[in-house]
Amino acid sequence: MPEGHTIHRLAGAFNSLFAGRAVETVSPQGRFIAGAELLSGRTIVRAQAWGKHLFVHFDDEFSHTWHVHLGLYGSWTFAGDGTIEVTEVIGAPRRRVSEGEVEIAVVDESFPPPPRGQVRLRILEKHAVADLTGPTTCAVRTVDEVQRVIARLGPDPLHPDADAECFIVALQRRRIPIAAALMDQSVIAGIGNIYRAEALFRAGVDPMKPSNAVSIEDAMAIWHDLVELMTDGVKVGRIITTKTSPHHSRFTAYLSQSLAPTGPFYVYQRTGLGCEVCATPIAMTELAGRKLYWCLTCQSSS
DNA sequence: GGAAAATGATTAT
DNA sequence: TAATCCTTTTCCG
Repeated sequence: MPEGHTIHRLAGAFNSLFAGRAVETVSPQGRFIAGAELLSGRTIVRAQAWGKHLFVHFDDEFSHTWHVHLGLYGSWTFAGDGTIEVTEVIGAPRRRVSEGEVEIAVVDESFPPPPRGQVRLRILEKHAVADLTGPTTCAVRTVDEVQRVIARLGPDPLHPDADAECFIVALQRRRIPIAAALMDQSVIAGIGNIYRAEALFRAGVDPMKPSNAVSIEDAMAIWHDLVELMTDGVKVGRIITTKTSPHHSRFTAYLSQSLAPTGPFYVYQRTGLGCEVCATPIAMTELAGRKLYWCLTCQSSS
């Protein structure tokens, strides 16, 4: 269950573990046998993230780029034989990667460990394994196809050279609620249900406000806040939005005298609980099939 | 042991 | 708006 930060973290893990190495690939589950055969024995050149899409470029990458989208519940499990040096945590038993945690576990039993669950693709290298389960997209692409996928995506706050203007313009072109616009990957890539709710709260913006009615200042504030939040998300491997203070002036009085919230979120999955800022019960509604959380007081229009 | 939910997105009606 | 795909985990009886 990933948002953009998870995928960027994943790309980093792939680059440090597999870049420049030949790998064997198999589909234990049997649903990606053709793809696994196409990739097996090839060298991984590099991995790249754009929004929630992961691209692993195999040699040769003109026709062999592996495209993965985790969807709502895709996940990765990594395991190492204990001999490799990685910057990631090396810890306890091998465990499932869900909330962006990329951990290399030292396996005391055998290496490689048997695949657990419905493993669509296993990538095997001498000292490390990566197992993929439950992806919504898992396909081998040509360069052209990769370009077509990327062309449909808006700027990604995690890219150093991302075009914030592009995001602003896209917002001004729609009148759907800003909360819906933030989930549109062609407007901004990598935002999911948590980041959108939290960013809107931190900016003090009413989620139902039409996208094109949000001020440029607020839109820019949201962009820059997302750059910060997501960069931190990549670093720590999970989303925490309560560690730093919202910049919105609405919160100033509160911030000078209060304690930091204990949970990781201000509004996400906090329906009915008191707002950390004003104690108003957090509201929840369904918007385009996803749950939307917000504070009626802190995020009221006008 | 079964239902529901989950950090998603596309396709059909 | 609804149905659909993909899978695991959590909660409830």
